[in-house]
Amino acid sequence: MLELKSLPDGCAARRRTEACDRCGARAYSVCASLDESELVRLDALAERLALGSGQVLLREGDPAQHVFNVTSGSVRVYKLLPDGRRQITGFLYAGDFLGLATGERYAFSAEAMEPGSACRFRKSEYRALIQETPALEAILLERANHELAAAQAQMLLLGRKTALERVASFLRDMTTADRMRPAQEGVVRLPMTRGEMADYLGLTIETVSRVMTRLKTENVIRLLSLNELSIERPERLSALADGEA
Amino acid sequence: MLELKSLPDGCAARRRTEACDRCGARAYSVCASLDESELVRLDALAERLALGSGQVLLREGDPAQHVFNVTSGSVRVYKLLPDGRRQITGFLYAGDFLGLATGERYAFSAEAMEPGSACRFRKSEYRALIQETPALEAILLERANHELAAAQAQMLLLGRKTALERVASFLRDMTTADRMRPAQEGVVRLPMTRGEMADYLGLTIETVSRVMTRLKTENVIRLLSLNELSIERPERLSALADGEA
DNA sequence: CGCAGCCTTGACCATTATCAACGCTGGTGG
DNA sequence: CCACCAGCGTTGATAATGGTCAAGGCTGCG
Repeated sequence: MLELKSLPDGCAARRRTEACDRCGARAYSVCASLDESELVRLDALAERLALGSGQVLLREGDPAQHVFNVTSGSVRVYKLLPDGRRQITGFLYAGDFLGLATGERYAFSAEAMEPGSACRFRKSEYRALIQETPALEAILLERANHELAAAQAQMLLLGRKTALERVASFLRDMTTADRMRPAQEGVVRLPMTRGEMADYLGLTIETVSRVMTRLKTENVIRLLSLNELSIERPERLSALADGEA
Repeated sequence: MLELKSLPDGCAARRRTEACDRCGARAYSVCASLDESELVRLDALAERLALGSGQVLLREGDPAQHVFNVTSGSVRVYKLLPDGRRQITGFLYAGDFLGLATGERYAFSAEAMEPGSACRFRKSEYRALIQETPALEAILLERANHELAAAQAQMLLLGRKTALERVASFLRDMTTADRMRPAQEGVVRLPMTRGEMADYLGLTIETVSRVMTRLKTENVIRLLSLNELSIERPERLSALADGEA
């Protein structure tokens, strides 16, 4: 790796891309912001994981020893109440970070929703690398603030939107969520079940199902399969999402 | 300011504390992490604001030109739907930052809830300072991740808790929220109205009122005045907050 | 082909919102 | 100094949204 700089340009570029891919740097758009040696060090810390469907990445209350980066597939992040009620706080896709929050223990659980892969870093090593890499720290700060804005939008949804508005908001947001696997125009892939949608939107399975049926009846959406739909009237969907109808 | 280092120790310490106070550095616990020259530069960028009750600090959609730090009083942060429904996403107290999220425009509005004060920094200058001050960046990243964890807890509350559980959670959290003005043991100050509590908890004023009455009747809390109450049975309150009853 | 898991639909119910009236409190002006 | 008023909070009656319970249908896999 050390002679990387001295290789012909094309080769360096290729090696660079490989390094990005291996540790997930490309997926999380860090690639462009870091120089060669920083990428190599990041890569050296990465431990690759293959994820089965439903596999647990981390559990609320466990000692927070690792930081993850999703490199393919999708992941659900959630919190539970003692009686089993579940709130999914977010879905992660290729490129998303997980477990960055400081603290002794994880404040949430995370499981793969479909087969995929992730990178794992020991938190202590990762933090040391961050210390020495201001560019990485800046990226993480940017990400954290972006997530915070998304969390606020979700609070508005959970606290003040009707069931119809919630589902419409969710479907609208899904058109842009899965950054690494952009479906064709107007087509949305839903890697989660109705139950997961419900637990994300603060509703029950039945209510989600009823609202989907209604949107279908009103020709706002069309179901291609259970997990794929096309948005027939995007402007109408957006109006519903913002409570303008 | 430049000769600060050469002053006798006692004097430097005093000057340091003053600088902390002026720009809010002491309030946000940044004081201890920055060295003298960094504090002086932070202070030089700060513009002090006096806040009247209800005064608007920033409005959703406005160009995001400033970063704020609350130095006294309390602030509500909220998002609105077109028809006026409001979700308060957080309450800020002395020491809290506001407006750090990157982006062209603010994604939320913020208003003072009572007379107080704040510091304002031009975002461009602030970002430049951050770039040169890794310690400051680390603090902000830490804060952002902490806020993110709080936001996830609030999503669980809004999506899955009953009215009783929400109010109990809120009162429990309030015992530790206002860092700069810790009330005496078991006494909670509520700088917000019932309407603001309702908009924070995703309920109506009436429901909040009814639940408070119920908690009062069951001797879990005791109202000292409209804006101050004592928690008589903290363990019971906590059990209710987590849905263990 | 049959079963398991997920989804949909229907009937009924409960929690919380809505609408309405009344009470308290603090500030102001007669 | 007292009375009135405005704003906020409480309480009650009723309504509606979404939850619960139950039954049946689809689909993919063994």
